Amino acid sequence: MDWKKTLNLPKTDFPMKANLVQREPMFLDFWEKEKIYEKMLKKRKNAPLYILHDGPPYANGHIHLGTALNKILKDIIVKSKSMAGYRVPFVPGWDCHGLPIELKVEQELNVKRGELPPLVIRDACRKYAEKYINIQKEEFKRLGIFAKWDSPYLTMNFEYEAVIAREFLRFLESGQVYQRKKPVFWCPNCVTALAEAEVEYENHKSPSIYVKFPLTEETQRFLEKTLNMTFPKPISILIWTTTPWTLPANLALAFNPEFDYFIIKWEEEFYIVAEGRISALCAELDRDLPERVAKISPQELEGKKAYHPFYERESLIILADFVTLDTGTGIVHIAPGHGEEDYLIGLKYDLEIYVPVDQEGKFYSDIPFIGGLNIYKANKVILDLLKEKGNLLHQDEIEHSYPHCWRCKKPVIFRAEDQWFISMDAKGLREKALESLDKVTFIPSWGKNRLHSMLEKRPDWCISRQRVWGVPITVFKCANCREILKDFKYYKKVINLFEKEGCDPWFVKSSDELLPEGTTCPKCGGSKFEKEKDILDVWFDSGVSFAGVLEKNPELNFPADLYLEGSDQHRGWFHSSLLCSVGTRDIPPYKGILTHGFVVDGQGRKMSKSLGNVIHPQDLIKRYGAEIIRLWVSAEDYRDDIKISNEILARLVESYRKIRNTCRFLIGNLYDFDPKNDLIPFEKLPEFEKYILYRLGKLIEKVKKAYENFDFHIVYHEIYKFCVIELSSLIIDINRDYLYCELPDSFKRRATQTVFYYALDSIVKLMAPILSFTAEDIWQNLPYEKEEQSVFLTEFPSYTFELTEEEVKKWKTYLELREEIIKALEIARKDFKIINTFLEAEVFVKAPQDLKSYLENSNFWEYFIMVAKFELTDELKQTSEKEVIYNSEEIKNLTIKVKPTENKKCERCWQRKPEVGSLEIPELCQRCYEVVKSINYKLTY
RNA sequence: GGGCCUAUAGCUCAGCUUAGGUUAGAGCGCACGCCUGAUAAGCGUGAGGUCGGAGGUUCGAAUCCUCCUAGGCCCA
Repeated sequence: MDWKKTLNLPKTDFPMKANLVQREPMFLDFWEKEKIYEKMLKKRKNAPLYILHDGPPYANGHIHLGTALNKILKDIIVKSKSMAGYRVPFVPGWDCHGLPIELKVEQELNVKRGELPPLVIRDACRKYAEKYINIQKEEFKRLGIFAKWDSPYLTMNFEYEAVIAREFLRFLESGQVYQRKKPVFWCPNCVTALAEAEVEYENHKSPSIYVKFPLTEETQRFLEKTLNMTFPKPISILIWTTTPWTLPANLALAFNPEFDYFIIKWEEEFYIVAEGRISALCAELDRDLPERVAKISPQELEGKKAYHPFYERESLIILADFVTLDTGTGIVHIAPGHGEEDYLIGLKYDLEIYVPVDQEGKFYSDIPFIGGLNIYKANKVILDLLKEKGNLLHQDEIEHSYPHCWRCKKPVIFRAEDQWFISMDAKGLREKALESLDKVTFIPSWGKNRLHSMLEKRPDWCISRQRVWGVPITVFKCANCREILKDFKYYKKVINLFEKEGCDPWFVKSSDELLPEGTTCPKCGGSKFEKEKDILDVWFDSGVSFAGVLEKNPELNFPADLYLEGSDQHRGWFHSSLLCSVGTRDIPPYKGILTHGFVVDGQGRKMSKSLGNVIHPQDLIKRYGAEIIRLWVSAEDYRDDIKISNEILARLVESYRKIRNTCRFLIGNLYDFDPKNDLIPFEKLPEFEKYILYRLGKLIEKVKKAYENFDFHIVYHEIYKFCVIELSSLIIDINRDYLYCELPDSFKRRATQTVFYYALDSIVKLMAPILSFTAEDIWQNLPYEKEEQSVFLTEFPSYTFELTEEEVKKWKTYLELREEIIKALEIARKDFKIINTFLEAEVFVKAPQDLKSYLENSNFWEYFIMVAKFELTDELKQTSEKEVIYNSEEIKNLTIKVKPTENKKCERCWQRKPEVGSLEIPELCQRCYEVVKSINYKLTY
């Protein structure tokens, strides 16, 4: 007789092997065709809103693991918030304007800046962005991301472009925008500003000179007084420079407040230099060590003055942290119009942003000695002047890395040009922004500190870009009196036009056409106006997304509940969005900020082509499926850097299989279970089943809380552990006998199935935000009637299965005892080889008084550890070689004896029972005999 | 060079801030064994850590303080 046929073995079509790579697209189709995300929203149309606002990725190139990670985290939030009962409309976005695309397009068209009319470039840029938006959209969808893919927001949409301009005008109107010179890379040959990306570093020969700035008489007297010394000659501050032509623009000399400075004496001349540079200077100038005449502190010199080396004016002594001891003299010549650091420190000391050099690199004609000369010719004249004045200490040449124009390959210069700024302080923007941070929840909490310190220190926001692929800075200036038109009434026409046609017209129409008819200057009455040529920084584009998306879309809401981006966005989008919102609305655009780290390799190093450690999501999808990427995202703690390696992936694949297989077992054993009829109420369940459900209740609680706190790695770990311990190793292993051998409709089997039902129902829902494909796969394979068409239309389980405190404690003890007994069994099996399976063993336990009550129920323990016989006894003696006695190490005075049973094996259930051999069917035990008879009975009638 | 962050078994994470206290936990992987009625599955046992390093505070520190090292993000 083949007793196997009489068993209730699992039945399911749910495959063990997921075949994710092939099958994932099936679920994507299902979600799309059945409009599952739309149904999710519709179903919760009266639910509270939860707004996760998408930070727009740049519409350039394919997605990488970082962007995948970001969108998957967002997706987990969209799905988990939704399943927690919120309405979560998620509108994805793309950042479309900006230099990288414009450069790429110029490259593709093989043209340089300005060679084609703006509209031609803009049109090509728009097409380029469109192309990558479509590519990225498909790549995001492939990851199983739910979003309103058919109505994303694009910063190049006409309406959005109008919003950008409108928001800029709010700043302009409220007096927070101004124009000022600021140094930018400038190519005198191409007569244009360059962005950093347009600059190439090449070796270049420059003069290397040491220049004397004699102290003013007043400063010298001051020093003599403080030092209580007199000097026979003027003392000079010594500086080093490789750009003599910037000396005419010199306005200051910067000391580092941390360094020590000395007056030194060389050949009867006195110089001030940093102590840390003295020996290096000697080597470089080929001089003997000087006499150190006196030590001076830079703080005392701050605000004092020296004479310009060849002009009749003074240069201010200031302090700056950026002065180093790497090169030079420890004192830096400052020309605020010709250097970034010079400019910033110049602002601090209120120096003029002085630029004596014109757009073609020539000194303006009114500059003494060198007017009209280009800077390189001027270099020579300046050297002569310095020599003539006796202020050139040393002259040499140096070859160093120097920025060159990518277009003409000639050296570029730093030169201040008029730029537009948003003022941090004119209307208290900085102050308001800082204060508003208190209203924002930061995850992790240090994000607040980080944003705070950035806002505190940042200079005014330079929003000008000298480019065409972007939204113009919509400003009209009176051609007569230079007055800027600030009132919005002058721009209404422009905004209306932008809404209909985008901002192309700005580049081709005249100001007459763009302004309302008959506009006159409110100051001088003039009627001619100039329009601004610069475009806006793209950070402004995305920074106003709250206005372009949250406020415009009636389905959404301002402010958002959450912005979620990488930690680099503290300086990026979090920052610009805050300024844009606080500057115009007085409140932050978000209630919460969540940041994640960066994807790094197994050793924690960043991914780079040169290290050869780059992993592409596309490859992972081909190899493992998107599901494994999703699992990876959830398993790692994103607050830190997120590591990925082959080993990590291998572990994930294994744990994926474990989760999948556990669910498969549950499905397979519920094939004849109808929750409507067969479910047994919690109170009526046997205590073990109750205990597992109690643990399930705890799991549900923990997982829901973890989702709420955005602790997704806890979700993963908890679900996984539950599958491994409570399910696979406990109830599945222990109750398998009930499932297979008892009558299909028996209480014991239904009780087990009840636990399985609750477990499966809960796990499939709890895992859905992360393992979306698999959850849907399981959902579609549920052997009983589904409550919804898709798992995503359900809510998280809210079962509570309570045990009393004593019961919980009892189960803790049971499990500890079980572990000890199993240890003894393992020794009997592995070391003494007296048994092969625990079913063959008889167990005798001697226990300390306080544990006895837990061990009295022999039937329970025979079942719970699956042995042939269990007995609690006061006397344990070894009576044969085939017995093993084990003294527990963990539990004092617990002794366990294991010996092989002499009972025969029931051929149906494989248990060793004393009655086997003595019944009507000698191969069976009592239980199986009855079951088989009962089945026969049913078969007969 | 500056700001912020991270560092616990081969891997992923607990524990650390919200009171510093017995032999630092989990799961996986690995090794060994069992099963063959979840089978390209399942079960059991075991070996793995000077808690990045060095100081300090304390009777006592993975946990508090300082410095250093490595790595990450953002600046310069």
